[in-house]
Amino acid sequence: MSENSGSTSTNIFVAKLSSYIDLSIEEHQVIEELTQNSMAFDEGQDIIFESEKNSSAYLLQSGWAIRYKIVPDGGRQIISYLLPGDIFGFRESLFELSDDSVQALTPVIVHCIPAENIAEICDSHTNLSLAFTWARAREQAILTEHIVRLGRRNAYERLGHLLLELLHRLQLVEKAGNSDYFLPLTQEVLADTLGLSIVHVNRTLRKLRNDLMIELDPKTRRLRILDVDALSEATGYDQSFLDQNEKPSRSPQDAIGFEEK
Amino acid sequence: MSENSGSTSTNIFVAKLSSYIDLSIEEHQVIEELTQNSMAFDEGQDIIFESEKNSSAYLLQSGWAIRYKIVPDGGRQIISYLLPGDIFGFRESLFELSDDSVQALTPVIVHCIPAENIAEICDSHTNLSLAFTWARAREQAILTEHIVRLGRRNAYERLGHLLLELLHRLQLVEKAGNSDYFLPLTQEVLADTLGLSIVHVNRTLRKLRNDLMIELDPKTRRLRILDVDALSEATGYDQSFLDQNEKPSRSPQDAIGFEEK
DNA sequence: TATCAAGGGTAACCTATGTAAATGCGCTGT
DNA sequence: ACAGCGCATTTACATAGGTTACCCTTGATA
Repeated sequence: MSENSGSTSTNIFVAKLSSYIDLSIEEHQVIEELTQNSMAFDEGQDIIFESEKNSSAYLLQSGWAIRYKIVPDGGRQIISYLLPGDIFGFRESLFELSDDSVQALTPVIVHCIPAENIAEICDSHTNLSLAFTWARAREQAILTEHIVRLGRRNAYERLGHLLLELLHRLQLVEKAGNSDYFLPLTQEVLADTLGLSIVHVNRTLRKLRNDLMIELDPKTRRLRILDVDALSEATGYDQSFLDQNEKPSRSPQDAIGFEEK
Repeated sequence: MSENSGSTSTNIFVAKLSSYIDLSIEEHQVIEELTQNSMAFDEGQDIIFESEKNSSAYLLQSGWAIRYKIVPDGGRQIISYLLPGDIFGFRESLFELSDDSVQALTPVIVHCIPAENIAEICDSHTNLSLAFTWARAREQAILTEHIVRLGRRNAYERLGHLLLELLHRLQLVEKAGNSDYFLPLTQEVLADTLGLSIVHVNRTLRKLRNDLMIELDPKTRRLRILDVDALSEATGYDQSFLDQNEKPSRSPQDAIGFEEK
């Protein structure tokens, strides 16, 4: 872990938020300031270990990370993926609830917003508060989908469904092409995500390849989904749970989104 | 669904919150007011159907409900249980994310807090805002545990683990004895929660009975866990994810819970 | 009293997925 | 060039859990 100064002019968070909220110039600046200090982690390093009673928020600038939990028998369950542009960690919970950890899957750069600053930022900038709210709601939607995936789908559907979700999420931050992206996951990671064994992930991946659903180059780790519609159909994938349609106006009432049906 | 006037003097929400937050007298009163209007639902009725773009919050006064999702092939996955004292629905998401539904499992009484009132209440009453924050964090911890349960445990462990979680959550609101409670769930509901078939739930339940882990009277629907420690051990249950230890002071800084290690 | 539906229980059989073990390939370090 | 490691791949075999089908009890309704 080292200190850097991040100075990208086209900020990924500004870009992401702007797609659904009209940010004021001042809010732009706040975000730019927040992302000045960055921390780098190497592949395999823990960013947060068992929650550490740390309720700071983190902005993931680049790289992939996972939130995971270890079970008594030593197994690992991956709870969720953190991709560029994601906010995480802001438990805001004063209590020690879940004790999960966050680990870098690739080299990663994050910006930390100390817990004591969060309340202040939210109070003074409606739209940034909205951003947190939205991030939480989105995270919950993703967790919900993961539960459905684990509870009600077979291996083939689980894998295809996950690959589609990742494609879709990466596209939202311009990290994926029309149907392909860089997938830095070993089969072991996939297994720990989907509640399967490594061997069965391998089998299922082969089947997806044989069915001409995907192409995966083990060298470059580039994944291509050959027929998004067919795979969506086959795995029951419905991308609407990630959609974020309308740009709401900036007035608080409308922001709650109650009036208009 | 009918309108009633709820007028319990010992309010379940006051009781629940008081156990970990020092409420002001004024806050007591706000809660009492919020819980004046109540709505009743019968077993099987939908309380929220596919999110309905409704971001109101609901307080569950009495009864059991489930949050669930239907998959394309007609199957149902139950995402979470809502028990007396729980807050739900406050998506606060202006976007249509997850489209899950909430349904009453028993006759249920809820109090509704319209979306347009939530912001106002949170602004003027720090501790009530805290209550929402806490409810969200808790819900996420429960979802996380559910993911681990589905991904990394076998049928026996899943069932035992769930029964322990319910015991624990009910105890927190005085709805369970030391080791027994009223369990209004059919085997079908259990199956849809745990990603199992009905038949296998039946088999597994029998096994738990044979192992003298539980007693379940199908007439009264009373469940007794005969040896909580043994069952916890056998199913990898660790109740800490639900614990809510210290009463934080009421000042905002402390509320974030950052300073004290 | 007869009927019906919902839920629990059980048995026979089938299959998706797990486990164990061995092979190969492509890195990295020496 | 070689050893060694991480990861993907494949085969053979074992088993947890799914499917189908049927019966029983109970309680509601006619």
